[in-house]
Formats: sequence, C-alpha cells, structure tokens
Amino acid sequence: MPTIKDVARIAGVSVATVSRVVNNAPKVSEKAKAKVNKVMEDLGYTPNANARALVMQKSTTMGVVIPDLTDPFFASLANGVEEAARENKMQLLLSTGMIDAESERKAITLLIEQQCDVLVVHSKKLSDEEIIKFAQKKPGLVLIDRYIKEIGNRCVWLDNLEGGKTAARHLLSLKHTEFACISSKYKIDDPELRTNGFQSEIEKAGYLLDKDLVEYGDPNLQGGEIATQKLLSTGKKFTAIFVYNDAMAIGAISTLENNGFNVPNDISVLGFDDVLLSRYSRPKLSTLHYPIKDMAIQAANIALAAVSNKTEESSKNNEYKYIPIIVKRESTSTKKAT
Amino acid sequence: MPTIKDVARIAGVSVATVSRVVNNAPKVSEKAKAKVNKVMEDLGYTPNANARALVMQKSTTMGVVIPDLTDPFFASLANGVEEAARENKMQLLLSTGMIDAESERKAITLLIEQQCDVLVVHSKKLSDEEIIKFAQKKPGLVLIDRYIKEIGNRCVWLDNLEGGKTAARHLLSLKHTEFACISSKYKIDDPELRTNGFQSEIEKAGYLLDKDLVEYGDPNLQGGEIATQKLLSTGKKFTAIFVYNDAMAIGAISTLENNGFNVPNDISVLGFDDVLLSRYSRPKLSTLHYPIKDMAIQAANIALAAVSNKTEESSKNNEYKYIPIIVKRESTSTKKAT
DNA sequence: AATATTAATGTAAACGTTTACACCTTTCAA
DNA sequence: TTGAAAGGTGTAAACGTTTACATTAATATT
Repeated sequence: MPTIKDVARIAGVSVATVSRVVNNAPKVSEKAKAKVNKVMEDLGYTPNANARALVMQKSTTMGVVIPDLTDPFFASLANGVEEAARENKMQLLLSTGMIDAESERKAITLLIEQQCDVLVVHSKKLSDEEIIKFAQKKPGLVLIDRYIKEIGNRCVWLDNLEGGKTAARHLLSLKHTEFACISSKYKIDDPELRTNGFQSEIEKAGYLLDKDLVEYGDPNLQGGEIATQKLLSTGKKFTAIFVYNDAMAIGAISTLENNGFNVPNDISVLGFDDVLLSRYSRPKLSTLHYPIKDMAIQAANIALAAVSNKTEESSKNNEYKYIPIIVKRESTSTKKAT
Repeated sequence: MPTIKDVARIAGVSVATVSRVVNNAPKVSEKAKAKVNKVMEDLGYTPNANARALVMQKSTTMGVVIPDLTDPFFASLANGVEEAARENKMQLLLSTGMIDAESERKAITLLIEQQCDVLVVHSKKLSDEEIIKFAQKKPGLVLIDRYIKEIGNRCVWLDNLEGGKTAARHLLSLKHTEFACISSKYKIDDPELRTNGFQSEIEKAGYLLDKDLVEYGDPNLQGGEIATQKLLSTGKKFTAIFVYNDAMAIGAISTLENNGFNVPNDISVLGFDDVLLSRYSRPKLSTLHYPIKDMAIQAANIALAAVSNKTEESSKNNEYKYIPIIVKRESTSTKKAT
C-alpha cells in the first residue's frame, strides 16, 4: 500500500503538503493540489486511519457491544448505533459478548484496545462495580438497557415495571378480567419487573393474577408454545395473556389456535418489544414498542457529547428512561361476551 | 490513558520489557513480569491496537459491508463474519452501503482506510470494473453474493438459477401443474435468475408458467400481499406459488388466507432464503435455505487465507458456488384433488 | 579461574500520519 | 523603496507500539 511519503516523493512535494491536500487545509496552491491529487489517484493512495488516530489522539471508530447479531432486537440496537456513527463520519466496531461475564468483559476490552472513544454497551452479566470501573476509564462509555445509579447519566434504559403496568392497563381497558402471563426464565431483571408491574396494576384494578397462570419459558417461539400449553393444561380460564416478548407471543398464538382458540376473539395476546416479527404474524401482534433504535441513537449521542466535552453541566443529573407504548394491532381486542 | 511508557517508568523497566510482558514473549524474568503486571493492573493500562497495527503492518480488524443491519438476511451475513473474526481473534468493523453505488464505494473505502486487511463485501450497485479494482488493491477482499468472472476465486455466491429450478422441482414433485410466481421489482439479477430457473424447469416438465401469473413487487410483506392480490384478480387458477423471498411469501399467505384460500391445502406457497421469519409464520414456511451465514464464514476464511499467503496454488481456480436446498415445512403440500 | 553460553534487559529505529515552526516568496500599503 | 502581511512550502517531532541489535548479568563448562 502506498503511503503519504510515496505520494510526496512522486509528486515532488513534502509530506506536509500532501497531508494538507488530503485534509484540504488552506494554504496550498492550486498547482500543488492538482499534482498531488493526480498522484494519489494514480497510486490508489488511501490514508491510514490508524496512523492518523495515533497522532491525533482520537479515533474515528465507535464501538457497540451486543450479545448476538441474529436477534432482531439487538440488530436494531446495532443499527441505531451504526446510524449515529455514520452521521458523525465514524466507523462502527461491533463486538459480541454472548454468554457470560467473561465474554462481555472481553468484548469491551477489545473495543477499548481498538481505541474506540465512544462505546455503547449492552451488558447483563458484568457486575455493577466492573461496569462502573469501565465507565470511569472511558468517559465515552454509555450503558444501554440497564440502569446503575452511580452512573445514572450514562445509562439509557427502559422502565420494565412501567411496561408491565402499561400492558395491564391496555388489557384492562379492553374489559378483560381473567389474565395469564408468560415470562422468561432468564436470570435477568427484565422479566421479573414486567411481570410485577403487570400484576400490581391488575391488582390495583381489583382483579387477581392467579399464580398458576404465570408460566416461565425460554424467550423464543418454542418457549412460548410450551408455556402456553402448560397454561392451557391448568384448565383455568383466562381471556388475555401478557407475554414476555414477541417471539414467545407468536408461539403462544400458534398453540392457542392449534387448540381451537381464536386470537383475539377468544383470547387476547399481548407481546413486548415490537420487533419486525410482530408485523409478520397473523393476526398481527399487539405489543409494547421498545424504542431500542432510538435509545441506541441517544446512547451514542450522549457518548459522543461526553468525549467532545459537549456534555452540559445541566445534564449531569439527567436520566434517560424510556417507557414503552402500546402498539395495538390485531392480537388484542375487547373481551367478547360469552 | 496510560501508555506503555508510563508503565515502564513506574515499573522501573524499559518499554521493551513491558512489551514483552504484554505479549508474553520469552526471556523476561518472573520478577519483572510480576512487577509489570502489577503496574498495568494499577494503572488500568490497555495496549493501543492502532499503534501496534502501525508498527506490525497488519491489523486485527476484519471488515464487512452490507446494505442494512435490520434485514435479517444481512444480519446473518454479518453474524457469520463476526464469528470468523472472533475465532481468529479479530475485531469486526461494519459498514453499511445502503442504497447506491456511491455509498457502497464509500463504505469500502472507509474500511480500507481503517486498515482492514480482511474484507467481506456485499455490493450490488458497484460496477464489475470498480470491484475488480478494489480487489486488486486489497488481496484480502472477498465478494459475497455476487460472481465476477475475473475474480472468480474471490467470490462466494449462490446459484439463483439453480435455486429457481430446485423450487420448481419441489413443487412439481408435489404434483402441482398450475403455477404462479412472485418476483422482486429490484433491479438486480437475483429475482430474474430465480424466476427464469423456475420457469425453465417447469417447461422442461411439460407445463407452462403463464405470463399473467408472474407478478413483481417490493421484496417485503406488503409487496407480497399486493402481488398476491393482483395474482388473484387475474381470475386464473394456480395451486402453487414460488415467491422471491420469505417476507413476501408470508405476505402472500396472509392475502391468500384472507381471501378464503387455505395454505397449503388450496395453494402451496414456497419462499426463499430461510430467514428467521419463516419459522415464525403459520403455517411454517417451506422455503429454500440460503446458507448465508456459512457463506459469510467461508468468505471470511478465504480472505484470511489470502492475507496470510495461505492460499494454496490449487485453489487459484476454485469457485465457491452454493446451491440452496429445500426446507419443507408446512406451506407446501401435494396438490389436493378437486 | 577463565571462558563460553544463555538469560535478561535496554536502546533506538521504524510504522504513517499531523502540525508547530521556520523559511522563502509574493503581494501590497505606506 | 521599504516593510509588513499573507501565501506557500518544508523540516522535524510526536503519537504508542514492536523488535533487531547491543549490552549486561547469570550460569554452565572447561
């Protein structure tokens, strides 16, 4: 690969002049500019971003850590960060921390090694302490989808409790009174918060959420199917289910219909997340919109502001809490008279 | 951020020694190693990958260019490359070239500037010439999802024509004789090849593909719905549809069922790609498996071999052509007697 | 005890840029 | 005509590493 020195030598100028042309800095004659451009073209010269980053002491890469690209939810997250990167003429470094604390730690470390100043990280397994340590080291690190008090102004997160309540309110407003709930068996806060929010709002309205009608499963299609089967086998009656996520909700619908129930006429099904899938299901899935892409963009922007010292004094105590909103499609409806 | 010099100074050794410890090279005393490690820990030192890449003349980043992260198909592609990267202890730089030649060009250029030696690029808009030029400049650039003769051993692609034929054979084997086809209106080769392959195999079997029963639409849910509506409004009879991709196929099923047709009993629907979606549809979608993730991994490995001069002489004329295979689920079945 | 070997460490150049500073040439005002 | 300002260009240091080579210290061999 030709370097700036090659270009300089062949064009008969100094490297400084070439550098000026490349960055179209002022104070370079038209003649020199033309000659240098010509040589660069001929040689197929491409500046070395690494060398540049080294001397400038700042990189043009933005990093994102997610568990898994094939999950549409995380793909949206990455997509948001990518968009922010592109808008700021930066490049996206993506690292996956799939399973455990160790791989999350590694993903973050690798990104730091690559000199990403701006970092959007999704981490569920690392301890608060460790994340705080990372955050202290990198002022441009923003945590997404999780809240840690000590770095509250560097967290962009969704209020899952309120999400559960919103779900309950929606179903309540459709006159439902007998509820079921499908949650995730994963050991993270989200499922529990959603379920708790759901239950508390239902009880507040004077109804009950039967313990037997709360099932746990893997947060995917099959998990939804199995959980629904269990729900059905209790023999207890319910006319509305609040499901942990869209994939499970689609599994629930499938099992319900296979067992002769019409959705939403017999049973309403409400999902969570509003991923692509929900628009592809039949009936189209009613769900809670998790604005993950917007959140990712905001996270990136907060990080960006932090590294460029644009963070205003006033935002030191800001919190970036999002509340999911209902997207009513076809899988929920008013309770039918029986 | 502390540098190697800081570590050296505080540990009372030279930078060379620190470097040796970092890379656990031989010939460094246990005492020195311990001291250096301690200081690194205290300081929270992280090596600078940029500086390292600069002096080593090789980077640890792998680049991938795709149109759009939110499309599950491309997410799988990226996922494959990411996996290959991780396996080789490299980092993934992701760049999107959304729409036009210009943005594709830019995406590739930016990745080259970032010194990615290994590059997996998906490009439909750039001319053959331009891609060849990039490929000449970067020996580690591999093209995915497209074949260019001149750089045949650097292309990993799917035989769409054969895919169309395979689709036809599947439907034919299910005794269908009256076919419809939904294609994409995008100006790329793939839709045309698939349709042509489909048609040719049908004609070879002695049947016809009515021109009126070939519709074009946007390659998404809605496009599939609209195209199906048009198909239906011709009033002509057909018992099997071959659809350009899974999203459209799901749209087709939806419209069909809304119009009183049962899938697959009245009409079989066959998709293409085998993305996540196809497992979530009801009935579960029969489709052609496009092994995009495997292809991406192979592309990355070819690129990797090329930059490390591991490319064997014998593979100079290799071609990496994939053929999609039928995944029979529930949306296709033998033609029912009427 | 002297020497040869090996282990441990350090010095300094190199990687490809940017940019402060110095220098030379023009241009222009007084 | 002189001097100042502005325009154009070059020199060299710096960024954080790795590593060839040089040097010194420790150990083994005679």
